[in-house]
Amino acid sequence: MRSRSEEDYLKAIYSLSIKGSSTSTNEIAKALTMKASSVTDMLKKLADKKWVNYIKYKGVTLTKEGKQIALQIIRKHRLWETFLVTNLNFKWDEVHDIAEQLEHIDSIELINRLDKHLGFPKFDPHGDPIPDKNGKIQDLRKSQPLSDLKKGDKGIIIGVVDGTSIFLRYLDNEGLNLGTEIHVAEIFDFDFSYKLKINNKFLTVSERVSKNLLIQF
Amino acid sequence: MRSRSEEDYLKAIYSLSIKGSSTSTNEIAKALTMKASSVTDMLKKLADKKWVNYIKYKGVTLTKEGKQIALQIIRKHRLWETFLVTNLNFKWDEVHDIAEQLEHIDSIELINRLDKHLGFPKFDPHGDPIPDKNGKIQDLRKSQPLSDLKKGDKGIIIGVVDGTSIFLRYLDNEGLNLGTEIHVAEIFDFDFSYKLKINNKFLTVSERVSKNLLIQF
DNA sequence: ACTTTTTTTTAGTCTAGTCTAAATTAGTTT
DNA sequence: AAACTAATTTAGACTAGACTAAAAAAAAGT
Ligand SMILES: [Mn+2]
Ligand SMILES: [Mn+2]
Ligand SMILES: [Mn+2]
Ligand SMILES: [Mn+2]
Repeated sequence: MRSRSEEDYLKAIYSLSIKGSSTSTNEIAKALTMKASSVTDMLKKLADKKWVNYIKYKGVTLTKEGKQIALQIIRKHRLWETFLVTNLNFKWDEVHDIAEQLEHIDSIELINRLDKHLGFPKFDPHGDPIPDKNGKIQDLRKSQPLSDLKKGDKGIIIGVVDGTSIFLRYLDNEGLNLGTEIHVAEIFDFDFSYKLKINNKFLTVSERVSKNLLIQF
Repeated sequence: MRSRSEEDYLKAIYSLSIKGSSTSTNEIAKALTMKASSVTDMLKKLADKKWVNYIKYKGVTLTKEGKQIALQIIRKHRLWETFLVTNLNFKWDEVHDIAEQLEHIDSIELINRLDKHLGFPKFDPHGDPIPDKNGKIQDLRKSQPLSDLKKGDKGIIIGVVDGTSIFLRYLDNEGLNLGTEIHVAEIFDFDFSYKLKINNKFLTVSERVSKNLLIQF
């Protein structure tokens, strides 16, 4: 059996490994708001269970099995988020903490039935792809941050980089939802803010925002 | 915050206290399949938190607050069971273990929305009443075990005493579902088995079964 | 190449929650 | 009332998962 702690570590290592294969003790500690010494302890335990490849001072990677577990936890997290938003009418900024708990419920049957109940969704409320029961993520969509677009470019919002509720509420407030089509009307050299045209209305967003909005291309 | 363990203890004490106000260390140990010494330790902790009244060697009762917590856990357990059966098509004998985990998810908003989503059900799949958000159980139905009925009595099955999956599957198999109307055609003195008439068909059940089937009156 | 800084690990401590074995208290029987 | 038995508590130990402080290794700066 796996503890909640172990699962959270594996998930963190997976997420951190997406850019750059190996992950450092400090990065994991930061991601989980723990001390580096606690992480070292856990890495040894995870290595004993063959879920990570760990070499002292050299960082850590997931084994095939560890990666598979991480993907199952992420699958559960995203399916539960989808359930909360589509069936229980939560807003997309309210679901993360609850899913953080629900993702540890231990029942494969439960999650497969939930998946079916939801109609086998491919993306969660934040636009993140949901792994299937075999851990496959087949997100064929390509995206780039808004900050990579040039004046005159068009695109559709399909995701966010920063998933904090404060950012998500800002987006709600400004009408920047997933699926919204945007058109880059102007980029101000001065502060790299973006003037967008959305349904014939204009909206200016900061550089910070432009880096956290993912646009399909 | 409350741990999963603490919640399971409070729930067990509540259930055991239904018949006879005070509960013994040994009873709790048996209910949770733990050792009596572990129970003693936990009772001290629960007493420190003012959730139980505990006097050495004298048994334990829930405080008002402890009872309220227990009722909230039971509410969550029964609502989740209802969700699993009515929305995810689980059978009534498959849901207990999953609900045993889900009942510890910490979010009042979640459970209230789930309640609403399910249409504020009053009973769970096993016929047990679901406490409302204030912990009130208003089960006006009166029931008695089938074993209390006499020859010629009629009634409707509204619950079970024993909720183990083996018993529940037996009931499924014999068509003894909640809501089924039964008629006591015969009681055999020999072994106290009951011959029932159900939709003009006859079915004989053992004394053991008769003690675990609750009939409305 | 040596020094300083940063990262990582080790050593030792703490708490929650469990256990076994021994001691104590309560209840029952003679 | 004493003796036995059953229930309960205490004492001591263990594990998981966290922490702090100190030591060691790696990386960066001169
Ligand atoms: Mn989590
Ligand atoms: Mn998400
Ligand atoms: Mn439980
Ligand atoms: Mn039930």
